[in-house]
Amino acid sequence: MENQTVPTDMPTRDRILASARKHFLALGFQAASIRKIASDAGFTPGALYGYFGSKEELFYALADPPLSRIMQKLNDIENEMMTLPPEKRLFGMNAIFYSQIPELADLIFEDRAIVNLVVNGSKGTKYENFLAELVGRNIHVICEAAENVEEKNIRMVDEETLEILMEGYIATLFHLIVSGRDKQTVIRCMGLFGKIYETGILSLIKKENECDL
Amino acid sequence: MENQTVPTDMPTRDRILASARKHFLALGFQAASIRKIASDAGFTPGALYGYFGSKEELFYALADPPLSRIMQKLNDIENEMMTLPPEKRLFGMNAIFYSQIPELADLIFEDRAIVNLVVNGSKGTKYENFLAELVGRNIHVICEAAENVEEKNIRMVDEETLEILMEGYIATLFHLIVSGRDKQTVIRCMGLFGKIYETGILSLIKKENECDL
Amino acid sequence: MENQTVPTDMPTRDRILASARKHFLALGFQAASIRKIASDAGFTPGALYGYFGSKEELFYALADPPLSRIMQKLNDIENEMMTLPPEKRLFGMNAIFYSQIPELADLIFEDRAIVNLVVNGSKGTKYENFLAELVGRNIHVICEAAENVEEKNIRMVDEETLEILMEGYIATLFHLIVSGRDKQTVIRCMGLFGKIYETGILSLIKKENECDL
Amino acid sequence: MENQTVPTDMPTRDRILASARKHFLALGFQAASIRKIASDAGFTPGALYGYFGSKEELFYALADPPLSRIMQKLNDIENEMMTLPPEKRLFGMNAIFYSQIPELADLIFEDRAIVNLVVNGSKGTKYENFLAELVGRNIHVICEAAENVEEKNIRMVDEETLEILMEGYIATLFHLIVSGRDKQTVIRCMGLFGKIYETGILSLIKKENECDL
DNA sequence: AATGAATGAGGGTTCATTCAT
DNA sequence: CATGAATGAACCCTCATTCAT
Repeated sequence: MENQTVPTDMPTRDRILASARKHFLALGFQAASIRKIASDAGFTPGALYGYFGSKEELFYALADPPLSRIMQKLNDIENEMMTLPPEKRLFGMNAIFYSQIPELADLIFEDRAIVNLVVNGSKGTKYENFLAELVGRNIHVICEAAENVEEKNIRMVDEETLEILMEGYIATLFHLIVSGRDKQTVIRCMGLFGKIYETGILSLIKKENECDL
Repeated sequence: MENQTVPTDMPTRDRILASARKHFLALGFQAASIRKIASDAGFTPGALYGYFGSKEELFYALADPPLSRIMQKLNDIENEMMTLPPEKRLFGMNAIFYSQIPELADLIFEDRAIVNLVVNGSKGTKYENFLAELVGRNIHVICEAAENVEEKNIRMVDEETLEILMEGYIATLFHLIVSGRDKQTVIRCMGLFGKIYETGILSLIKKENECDL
Repeated sequence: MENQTVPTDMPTRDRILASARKHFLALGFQAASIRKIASDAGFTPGALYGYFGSKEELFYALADPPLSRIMQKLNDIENEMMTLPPEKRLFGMNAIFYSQIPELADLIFEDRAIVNLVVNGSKGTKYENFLAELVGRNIHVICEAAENVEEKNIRMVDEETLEILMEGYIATLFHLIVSGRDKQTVIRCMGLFGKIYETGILSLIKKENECDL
Repeated sequence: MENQTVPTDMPTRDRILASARKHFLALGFQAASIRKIASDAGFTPGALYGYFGSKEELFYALADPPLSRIMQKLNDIENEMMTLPPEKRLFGMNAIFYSQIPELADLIFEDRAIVNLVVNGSKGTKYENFLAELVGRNIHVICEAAENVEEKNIRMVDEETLEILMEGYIATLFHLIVSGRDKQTVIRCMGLFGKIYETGILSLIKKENECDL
């Protein structure tokens, strides 16, 4: 991590952010050094505190904007799901999600590296449990939907299993997103994983009705 | 992390290990402090170096034994797969893996927390790419098997997709293992994920034969 | 070595250097303590690293300037010797060296203590073999000159003896320089030792021609 | 410096000494580590303190015996010089010294490495000024002899110059002794240096009488 | 006679942060 | 706005030494 590799034809704040980005991505929040971030930006550490109150605030200045855009999109998707009548919601959610994958991917790919950072290098910040919280949110939505499903004759997989599947799905999606593959591949595979989990789950449900798993 | 919370009715080495375990699990390798590990065990930092040559050695004293047992088991499983005739290997591998899940789970559950530590908090140690290396290994085995599959009329999914699926599967398994659920649930869900991925992949193959995905 | 004995009416860098000088001179490189150097200068250890990257760098900040001036002078002297025709070089070298002794002494006396430090307390630094390297350099020059000497009828002392004499001469010179005597005395005695060795060697050569030593 | 390289078929004390010797020679007094000395001898550090009260005592257990034998020999030589009538002493001393060189060399070569250690690696011990003290002693003897010299018509070089010459001579001798050359070479060169200094000094005196230096 | 355990002090170094200028 | 100086705490680690056993 050499000195002064960040372009100098930018406002100070942006130079600091560019340098911080580089260091946080390479080392994670904890291992990155304010001193090196500053010197790499061409400033002294003190300068940094004119713009950001602390190392953590600096991190959030990088992570918050893309993260909140993504969270907003997820909220939108969730809200759209909520417009479905409750008894059709569980099986309609997927279609809505699939249809939004390209837009969601666009959003994520606007700054995929930051998503990676939040997922893998945010220990010590408010995002350190980001993935777990995301899973929690989705579980909540799905479970509500599952309670209102109309076909009472098919018994759903139990809630814990659902949670685990959801965790697996989300972990897998983020693993994929963060893996460095190109956007088209990621979009394709997000759909792929969706179908795999869907098909798998449906086969589970059928089997549950026929016999015991 | 207060001082002196580790029981004093144990040999020193064990007290240090217990304390180190606590701190490493809570903070990861890098963020944990030798000073605090020592003082929490009721000793001065110097005492620790009578038993372990370095912070890293201390980490390995915790991580190596369970990890090497697990790696040994994975080797055994792989070797058993290799006893299958090459042209039947791809579709026979799963059965072998399923049959070994309980034993593998037993092994993992002997010290699941350490597996978690290795997966999530081992930056700075030789294990920092553990998961990626595990995925790499498995990809290798599977791809070899895929090349020798006999049914030439069904076109396999392409290698990149296979890799992504494998990554997703393994990431999911470890996510599950590390999630804190009880052993029976984990064993059940390891099978579940296996079936989901298997079913999903088969449905993929069928679709590929019918039309284009 | 008490705290805070270095004058406070100097820039920080100079205070650190003054303190470091004191400690290095008194204890040598290895035994001197960064903590004590800093506190003696009236600072915390961290302050020191704002000016010098490491203990070694701090040492070099003291040792390099005088040392490189001296080495430069020695290079100049050597170059001047090289302007002599090869066959006259061996016996002409001395005169050149004598003529340069005052300037060389001036240079050395600009910071004789540092020369002492380098000669006696530089273990662990790049200067730890300074004297030996200096001897090696001179041996090289002299041996070359000896090969081209014109008077083939006088047999030179063998190379090993020459090396030993050279070592003795240089060791003696530095011993003298470092001994704390005033400049005039040192200059006088540098000449004196030169003549002693010269006379001694000449008498040797003569004896060698007359009979065996 | 590996563990346990010292032969085990010796009494403990000797094994410790052998190991200490190795470490002190390689690193000097200060940089050598009791812990490593002990472990290299096949013991724990504590064991060492059953035989030697401190690191320094251990050093002396190695250094004192050869050193005191050498000092004894030097005393003997000095005493023999004292048997000369005072007015003949100055010019008779050399002959006595030359005649004793072989025995002195034998003594030194019994443990030349220790002499090297004392000269070059004894900082922090009572021997750290060994050479300077030796010089001081000899100066004393010579100066006394110089005061009683009978030929009042030849003015000796002044006392300071004498001291410096003596220092140079002794420093040179020890430099030679410690340089690692074989005993025959050392003995030959000890004589050589003696003659060089003698011849040189005589020529000085003559010149002083003829004209000014 | 030797160990094993442990200490307390200290080693060089890096850190995020503060603040007067 | 940015610096430069400095801090105090913390980092991992090594040391010579002690002492009960």
